[in-house]
Amino acid sequence: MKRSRVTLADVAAVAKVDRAVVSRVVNKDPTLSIRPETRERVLAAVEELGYRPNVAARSLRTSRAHMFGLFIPDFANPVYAEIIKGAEAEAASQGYVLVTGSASGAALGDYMDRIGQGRIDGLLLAGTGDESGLIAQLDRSAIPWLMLNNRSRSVKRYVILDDARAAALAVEHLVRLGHRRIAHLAGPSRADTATRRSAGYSAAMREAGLPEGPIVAADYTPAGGAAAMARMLAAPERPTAVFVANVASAIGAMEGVRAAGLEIPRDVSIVAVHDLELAGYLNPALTTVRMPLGELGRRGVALLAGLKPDDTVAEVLAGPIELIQRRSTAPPP
Amino acid sequence: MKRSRVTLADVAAVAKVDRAVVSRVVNKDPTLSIRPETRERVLAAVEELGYRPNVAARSLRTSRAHMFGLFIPDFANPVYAEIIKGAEAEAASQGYVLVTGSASGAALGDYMDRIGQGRIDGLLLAGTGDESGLIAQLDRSAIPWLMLNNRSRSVKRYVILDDARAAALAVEHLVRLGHRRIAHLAGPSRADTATRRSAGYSAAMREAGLPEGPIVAADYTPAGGAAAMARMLAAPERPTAVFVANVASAIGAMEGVRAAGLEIPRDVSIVAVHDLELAGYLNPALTTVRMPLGELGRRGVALLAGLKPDDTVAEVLAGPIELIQRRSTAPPP
DNA sequence: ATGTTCTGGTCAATCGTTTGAACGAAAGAC
DNA sequence: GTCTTTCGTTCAAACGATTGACCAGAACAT
Repeated sequence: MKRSRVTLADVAAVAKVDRAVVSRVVNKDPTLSIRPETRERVLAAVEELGYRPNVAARSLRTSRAHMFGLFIPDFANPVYAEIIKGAEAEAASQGYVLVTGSASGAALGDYMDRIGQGRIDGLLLAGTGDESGLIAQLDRSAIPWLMLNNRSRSVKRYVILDDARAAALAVEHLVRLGHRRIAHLAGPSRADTATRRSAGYSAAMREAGLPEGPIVAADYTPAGGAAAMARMLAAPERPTAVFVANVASAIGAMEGVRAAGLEIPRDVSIVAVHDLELAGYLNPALTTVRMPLGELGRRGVALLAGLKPDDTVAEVLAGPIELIQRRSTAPPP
Repeated sequence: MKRSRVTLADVAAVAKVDRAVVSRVVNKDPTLSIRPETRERVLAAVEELGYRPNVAARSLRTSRAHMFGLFIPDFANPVYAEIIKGAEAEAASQGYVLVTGSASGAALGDYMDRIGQGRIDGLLLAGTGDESGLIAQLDRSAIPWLMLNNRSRSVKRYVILDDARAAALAVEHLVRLGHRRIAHLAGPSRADTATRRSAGYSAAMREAGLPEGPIVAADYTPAGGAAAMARMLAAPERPTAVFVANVASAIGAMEGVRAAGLEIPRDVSIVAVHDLELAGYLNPALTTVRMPLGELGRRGVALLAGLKPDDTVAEVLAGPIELIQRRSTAPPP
């Protein structure tokens, strides 16, 4: 039984009050003074008719949509799943709906056009951003936005994690095991996280008094990791351990090690950034650095909720970063 | 420079025409007859001011939001990533925005309340549905909806894949390799896909004249798969091959085999449903059955776009289902 | 008795777009 | 020259909710 939609007026008629009263009751307007008996009548009518406010009308009037957008480059990357979950939870607790979309580059602009004006109250951009064009578009659109895990060259509007510290944790772990030739399988140079992790690697190596091993960049994908590892192992002086910038590329990197006829961790130790359930089930189980990705999503939404279009935000999220030791790291041969 | 929002009236003023003309030009109304010169003037004004229609006003008037919803149980399951991608692409090509949310059980109802009335034009429900309550809610809400990869007991509104055929492909592959004791690591019994794959397994075994090996159910997660495999290998008559209902549980199942001191594929062959890039990078690389998940998402949106609230849909998507042979299957010992 | 404050509401304008209807001017029919 | 069409455009009424302003009656103070 599909009843035609119920409006404020319908409820008002049943409850025998003005629409205004219904609206104020539904929204718990504190300035409303009302007899308890009347309020009951209104709530009963709402219940009886199954009234749900029409979002379009409401947001036309209030110019707030109670919806946030989140863009990620690719749903297939499970790292984003955690960010999404955190963001969704926080949005829900603030009464917002989160719309997550995947798009990058030019497609982002199209997406924004389809989103249109007034549909979302704020935007989160996660992941590698080829943003130049989009940011200009956003700045004219009067909606607050924020980059997640990524910084914009032009504007201070971001929340990031302490990637340098994550890298240090990984490198220190390898050093403690006795490794001295520690290579770095970095992320794509356009990704801000990659730069920060590489910087962290360099700093930690310097700190330990070790020379930087070979550094090879790769996309955050298994295929990228495999190819990069192949190149890395072809070099004359083979590393005994590799710090991989991302778990997805690490999965490929592990295959790259096997393809070279070597064994993990006997010949080469591997440690990667980002923990996933999956990491524990790889063969061998992958040692990782866990980052508070869910918290990142949460915090992004929380900030967005209180952000003015012109505010600046530059936050390094202080959350637990810890090494999860599994079986892919061991002392050098 | 954040300009306050631009409305039709602003554009109309600049172009020196009525708002109605601007609206009709923007929407390419075919009933409008207009001097080319005037149209030019309007388009120029739109461009100059950067006008974007206000979605709230538009959908209040037209009662269409140009937005679809898609619910999945969990973003962490990469199988859904493909469905989302397909659905998003199709939605985009029809000028719709897709809002993907994860929620299950009671949370789904809350989510629907936050979505409100009039925000979305249709809803796709993917994955294991504990839906009883939600479906009642949906049926009163006058919005068309559809289940993806999953059937509802009560209403004929679904698109599914040919899971029986996928199971048959997997089993036939094992039979061809010479296996006779083929076990089945099934999905959770509440999942419709699990039931269909199990049925396909049984039929294929009967077809091959083989007795059904042990059947153990597990959640579609690595942890579930590992536990189930442990139980399965504890049985007296060990299978030489296992057909796993889902790639996520297969990852755990592989670890379960190793934990039992056995080797894949020497002692046990493994084949699972759903291909992922990841599967090729496991150790050993996992043999899978590829299903057209992207197509499923695509088709779901396409159907939704032309669906009336009361239409019924019951479609088994005919798409390419193929076995991807890798290294986790081999002849029995 | 008169003025003031409070209680419990009602009125009506407004948000920005869409769209059926109307309308003045020009063109064509007879 | 008048009548009907057609063209190009304008008018104005919705859509459904929000919210500042207003108001009738009761209660209270002086």
